[in-house]
Amino acid sequence: MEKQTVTIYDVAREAAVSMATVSRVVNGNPNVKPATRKKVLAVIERLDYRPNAVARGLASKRSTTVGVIIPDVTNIYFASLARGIDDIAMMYKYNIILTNSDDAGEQEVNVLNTLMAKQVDGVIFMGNHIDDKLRAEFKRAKAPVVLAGTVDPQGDTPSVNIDYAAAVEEAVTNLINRGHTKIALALGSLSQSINAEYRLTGYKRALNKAKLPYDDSLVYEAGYSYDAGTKLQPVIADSGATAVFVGDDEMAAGIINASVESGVKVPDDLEVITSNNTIITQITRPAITSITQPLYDIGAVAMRMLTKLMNDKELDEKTVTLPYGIVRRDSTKVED
Amino acid sequence: MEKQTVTIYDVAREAAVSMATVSRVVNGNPNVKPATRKKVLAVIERLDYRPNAVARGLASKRSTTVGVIIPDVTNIYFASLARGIDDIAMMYKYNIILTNSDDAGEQEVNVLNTLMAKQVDGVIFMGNHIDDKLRAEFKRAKAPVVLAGTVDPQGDTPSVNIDYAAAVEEAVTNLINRGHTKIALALGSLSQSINAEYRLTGYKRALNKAKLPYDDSLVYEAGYSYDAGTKLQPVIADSGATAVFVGDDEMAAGIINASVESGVKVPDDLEVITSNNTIITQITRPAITSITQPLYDIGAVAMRMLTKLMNDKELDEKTVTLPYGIVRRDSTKVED
DNA sequence: TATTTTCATGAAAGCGATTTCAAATGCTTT
DNA sequence: AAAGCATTTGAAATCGCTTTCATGAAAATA
Repeated sequence: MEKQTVTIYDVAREAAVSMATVSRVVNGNPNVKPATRKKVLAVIERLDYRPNAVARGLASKRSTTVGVIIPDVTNIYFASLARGIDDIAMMYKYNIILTNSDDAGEQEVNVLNTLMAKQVDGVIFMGNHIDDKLRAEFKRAKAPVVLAGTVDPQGDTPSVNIDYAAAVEEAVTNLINRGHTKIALALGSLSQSINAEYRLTGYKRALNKAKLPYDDSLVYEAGYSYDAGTKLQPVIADSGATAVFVGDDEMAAGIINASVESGVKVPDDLEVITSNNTIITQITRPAITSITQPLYDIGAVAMRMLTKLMNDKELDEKTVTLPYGIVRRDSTKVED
Repeated sequence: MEKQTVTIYDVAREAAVSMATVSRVVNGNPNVKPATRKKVLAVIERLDYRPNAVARGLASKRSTTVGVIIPDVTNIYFASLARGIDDIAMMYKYNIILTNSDDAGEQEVNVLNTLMAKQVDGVIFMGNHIDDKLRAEFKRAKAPVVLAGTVDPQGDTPSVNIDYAAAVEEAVTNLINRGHTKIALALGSLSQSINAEYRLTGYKRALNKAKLPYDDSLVYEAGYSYDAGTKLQPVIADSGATAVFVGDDEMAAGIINASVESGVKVPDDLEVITSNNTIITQITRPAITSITQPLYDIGAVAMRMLTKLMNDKELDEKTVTLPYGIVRRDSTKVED
């Protein structure tokens, strides 16, 4: 019971024109006499003809499809970027092939290769770390790649981000200005350059500016999860830190809840600032002060850049840095 | 600077065999002499040949791509399903074209059509409501469609779900057993059949069984958001309800926080049960008792069904119902 | 009216694979 | 050594569209 499929040839025959002409009307080519166009359109309507995008892709060498590599769709941070990407892609008539990489290097390379095999016109890559292997693949790929919410310190790959270092620096400086001298930094893996080379840098810069000593033992490398947060909290409490900057909202929620439950008052005994301003920051009590990032826009801008590259246009700037903000909630004291 | 692309023809020439033979080794066809295979493989390696999936798709009429229609990737509920879908898809060597529909009927139809144009081998549909228009499109599509976490009361479309009605019935019955007689029901739009035809039904069944009267004014149709929850809370408080079943976790969080802040004690003055067991249910204080659903599995099973359909196999059952559970947290009192 | 230009159209050559069918090769078996 | 069978291979058609190039028709210019 294979469903009959109508091809451009059928339309051409019924409309008594050539396939070329049908192709022209389908693609909005202006070199078609209005009367002819109308006739063809009528046949298309009548036969319910839908162009086969695969055949078109083969013939034109453009698939109007872009690959999106994401660590994990269930991660709200990356999902938000993905939403921005998809909206803009749709606006430009591109479709998205979405694949989860779990942040695993090997998987990222595999996925990139299957995407290239599918002849995607471009790729948006999101991930926490970019190594040489990956860079080499990007270079080898015959479609442009743009990084979204993903830093590559060594980057010649176009990318869209906020200035993570500056954001952390500002947040930590705020803390310092309120008199804190022992400020903890709770991150995910330091093997990820966003942590090792940006957040940590911002943290150090803030300390430096204030002439505060950098203390290694106040930097925690835990997982990014609620449970990691609850487990880390007593450690932070023991360290004598009176404030903490956290790299992930769920983790921050874990720290907050564990603090409250163990009698550590937030923000009186411990001020907390987190990074991603997800809904979680509004739900905890106290609600969490956070860096704000234009997540949707990061994705959207990345996709816009990619469309330019896919059309062989020049990029105004290879690395775009979007503005961040800091929204004060109840996990920090009021500024003097 | 178009990058050179090596085709099956190049490989054939270099290996001094025909394209057919190369095709055979690439596709693991056993009818190739080991020596030949080895020779071809060597050339493939040397030239770094990657088969063009688009050409293959055209010739074989299978794209090894499936379309996934999702209301919104940033919705953790659907994103979880999507993760299950993608993992299984990858296992079976399929790729996912992911598109957001915003639950808008028109957009859903559009998206389905572009997916069909891209010659996807199958489609997984997630959404909150299925109308006749959509059903007609499903029928018209020449690729199989499976619903994931999406009910169609009128369904001849294969689907994977939990028994929403039974879950709500059980949750509400628990509440009733603890002596509540005025139980509110906070849902999203009643135009969505999951609410109107399943959750509401379960709610009524529970009341019925307990010979409690059904009171229209205890059923609230609000949006599914944190803010909707905070706004709804005073209304619920005024109604005199002593317990509430909520259709969405963020909304439940809003109700909980607003209650606590207005002096309504949870669970003493108001017991709350929610639906999706997302991380949010662990983060609020009190944490929220919830129905648990195997979200990942719903997606995974749906994708498994789809692979069967795409290979013209029979389905054991057209409608699969996965088990749900209820996890007690602190927003409900302890069972006697 | 004759000559250019411009416009509209069609023929046919790809795009890079799969797949069918027939031919060639290699082994067994008499 | 001949016949028969199974195994390997290749030639060529095909998938459904885009795109180039040539051509005829129509419009503009001289």
